[in-house]
Amino acid sequence: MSGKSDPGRSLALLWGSHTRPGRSGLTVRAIVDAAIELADAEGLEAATMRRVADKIGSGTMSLYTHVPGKAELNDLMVDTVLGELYAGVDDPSGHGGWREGLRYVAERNWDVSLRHLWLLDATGGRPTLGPNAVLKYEAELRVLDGIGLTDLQMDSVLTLVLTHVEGVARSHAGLVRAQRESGLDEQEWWRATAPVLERVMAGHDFPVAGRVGEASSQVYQASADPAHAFAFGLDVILDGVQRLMK
Amino acid sequence: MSGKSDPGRSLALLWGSHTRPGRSGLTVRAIVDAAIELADAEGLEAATMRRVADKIGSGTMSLYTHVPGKAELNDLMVDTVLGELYAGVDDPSGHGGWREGLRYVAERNWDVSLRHLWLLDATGGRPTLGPNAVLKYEAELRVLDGIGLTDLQMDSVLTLVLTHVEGVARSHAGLVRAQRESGLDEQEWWRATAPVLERVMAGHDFPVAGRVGEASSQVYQASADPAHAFAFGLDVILDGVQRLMK
DNA sequence: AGCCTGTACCGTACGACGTACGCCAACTGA
DNA sequence: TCAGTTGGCGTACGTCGTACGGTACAGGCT
Repeated sequence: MSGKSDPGRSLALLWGSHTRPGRSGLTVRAIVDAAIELADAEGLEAATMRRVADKIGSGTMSLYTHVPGKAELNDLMVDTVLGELYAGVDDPSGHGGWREGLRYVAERNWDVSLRHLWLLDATGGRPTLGPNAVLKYEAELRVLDGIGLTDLQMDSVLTLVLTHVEGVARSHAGLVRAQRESGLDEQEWWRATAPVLERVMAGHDFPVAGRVGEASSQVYQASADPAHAFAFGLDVILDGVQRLMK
Repeated sequence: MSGKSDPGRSLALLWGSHTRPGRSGLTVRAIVDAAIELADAEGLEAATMRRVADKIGSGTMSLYTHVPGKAELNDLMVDTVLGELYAGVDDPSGHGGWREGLRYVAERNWDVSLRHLWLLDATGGRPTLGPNAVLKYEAELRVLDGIGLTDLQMDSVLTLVLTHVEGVARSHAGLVRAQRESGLDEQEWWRATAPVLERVMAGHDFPVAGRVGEASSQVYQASADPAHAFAFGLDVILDGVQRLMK
């Protein structure tokens, strides 16, 4: 979701000062903060140019004086929120060995994704490469530096862990959104769905799916449990990474 | 992205006949196929109600006779495309042991995601539970049945593998979309970005990120290589799963 | 002090989107 | 034959991002 066509323009905005006010006191920082607040409260689709402008008391089109367009505003929102991740560039690598470090990285990314459910909707496409994104990359790589992996392996392992976290976090965000939009929580939805599904599946035979689905939905009380998937997958992945090491 | 509020209605549509024509020959099947063609060619956002209707030569609002709304059309598109995955319910489990079977499952899911880059944009939220989705679940679980895992572990392992594939496929789809929208391919984009990034990062010091990023982008000729991430991650995950088995 | 020019601000308008509503015409059953 | 039902669809509403052009303020010049 990087800027539509001018990487230079986007990068300059990302790395520039966001606090220099215009005639009416309007700053990039204020615009981005307002957009983040809206997205936190009502989802990314609530952070429209009109609503952001209303929130800070300016005309809609005034935003375009400070930000080239919606795509660049999204990039700014993302980079801003990535700043919440770590206390410093040595934060993750100061938590023990690579295993504890990777776990810490995964948990911090998971936390931020839960706090800002819109985050993963705003990424995808080319990476954002703002200051906080670059710092994140450096901080996370330091966990894997000097433990006997090649540079390529370091990048691959980190990507694997982050991909896992992103996947389960997206799944979690999807369920929360579905609940908000339908007004039905997970249990209510399943109670409404299960009997219809049973009726419609009559005649077909899905023995393993029936048994396993039953067991899972009994335990999770839901159609899926992202928190469990996060923990289970992370353990398996860390075990697999161990084998690369020796 | 399940139907907005009536699970029963959505399920009935998903499992019903899609070939019963109305007065003008319009069928659900034709609507869904047209939408899929548009999304394949130009992305999910091109599959609007107006354009789908134009494509099949009907009025826009006629679609609503056969489909309750956009969300349900998306569900139908997803379930239809999931039908491409396997030749039959015993296809994946007929490919050797659990390891080969899981690999086959991952590769088929990866293939379908590449063929329909919009697929992952159309999922998320509660699962779709159409006939092909249920058949997929059964077929994939059979790979893991009877090898000493609990029902919960079977579900967790499958979810882990599918989450990984989904993550890397989404990353790939994002890059393709970015290329289409910006008109710049990966190399051109990096050539335009790198010097600006270097200038803007002057003064900061990111030694590990610099070294690893350099190495990776040299090898991949891009900011990321989803195909490599797919293969690398799958190997690590399968190794990790092995340890559950012992 | 007066003016000039660049630019911050923003009102209006355009072409997209999903879809509610209501009309018409073609079928169906009596 | 006629009434009732239902498929098809034209129009219109409220949303979106943003192009365009006008207004008015700030800072640098004489």
